[in-house]
Amino acid sequence: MPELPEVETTRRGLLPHVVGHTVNDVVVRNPNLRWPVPGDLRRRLRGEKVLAVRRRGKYLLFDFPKGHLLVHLGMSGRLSLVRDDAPVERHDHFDLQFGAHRALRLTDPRRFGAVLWLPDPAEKHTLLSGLGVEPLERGFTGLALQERARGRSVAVKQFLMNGRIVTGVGNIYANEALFGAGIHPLRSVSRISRGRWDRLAESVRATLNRAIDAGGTTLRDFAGADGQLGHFQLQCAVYGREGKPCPRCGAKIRAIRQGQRSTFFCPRCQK
DNA sequence: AGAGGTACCTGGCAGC
DNA sequence: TGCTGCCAGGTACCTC
Repeated sequence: MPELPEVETTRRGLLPHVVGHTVNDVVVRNPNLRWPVPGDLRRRLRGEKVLAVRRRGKYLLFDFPKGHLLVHLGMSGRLSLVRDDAPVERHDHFDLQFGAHRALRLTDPRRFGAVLWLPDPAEKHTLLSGLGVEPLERGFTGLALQERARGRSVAVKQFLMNGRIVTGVGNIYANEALFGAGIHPLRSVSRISRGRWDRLAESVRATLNRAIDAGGTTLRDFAGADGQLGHFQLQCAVYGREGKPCPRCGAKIRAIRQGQRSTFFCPRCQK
């Protein structure tokens, strides 16, 4: 159930176990993910060394000398480090095997995830070329958001969740960041002042960083006995808390639907 | 070009 | 207990 902080936590946890290591073998048990897993991955990757693991939005990129392995966790995906002879469960679709009996395993019950091969340069690939600004990088400012909002009228929550505008902000963090900024999720982006754009950018950044910091505590377990990366619990102020008291003012949190997704907000704090 | 809806897939849970 | 329907943290792609 990965949003950006979980993808980033996964990336950091993987780094020491994967970067600089050579792929011994590739196992595709079920190629039917969001798109078919390419059939030539084994040929491409055997004997190749992982140079780096990067993140773009929620996409993970494993850099190899001759190209890039793109991994997306979709809605239900998880990467874990396991022994290469670990028992295989129903939804273990893909393994990248390294030496010392280690394997990086993709588990994804809903199969909305993806494993693709991207030739150089990865950034030109259609999945990456249209992505919006990275919320944890310098270019992510109130001004940048305001400029991207020009000529639009969508509700600010849907704007935040649009990957071509901002990449990596999913439903939970859109809800939480808007609460942090005191902005109503239904507010049109054409009706947000400069100061509030600044506050929103800062709130998105703070919310994501807090979740990443919380995730750091689970990193220790990353290569643990079962190799599973635990889901860290973000302390949600509004998400999933319909009818419960707002942590700031005590008013009842409300839930609505926006574009087929659940939206939660405090009707008193968010205007 | 922007906005909105649909599709992909499995599992968990509430309600009957 | 077993069925049905709904919901779930993503996002590309389609139409209007």
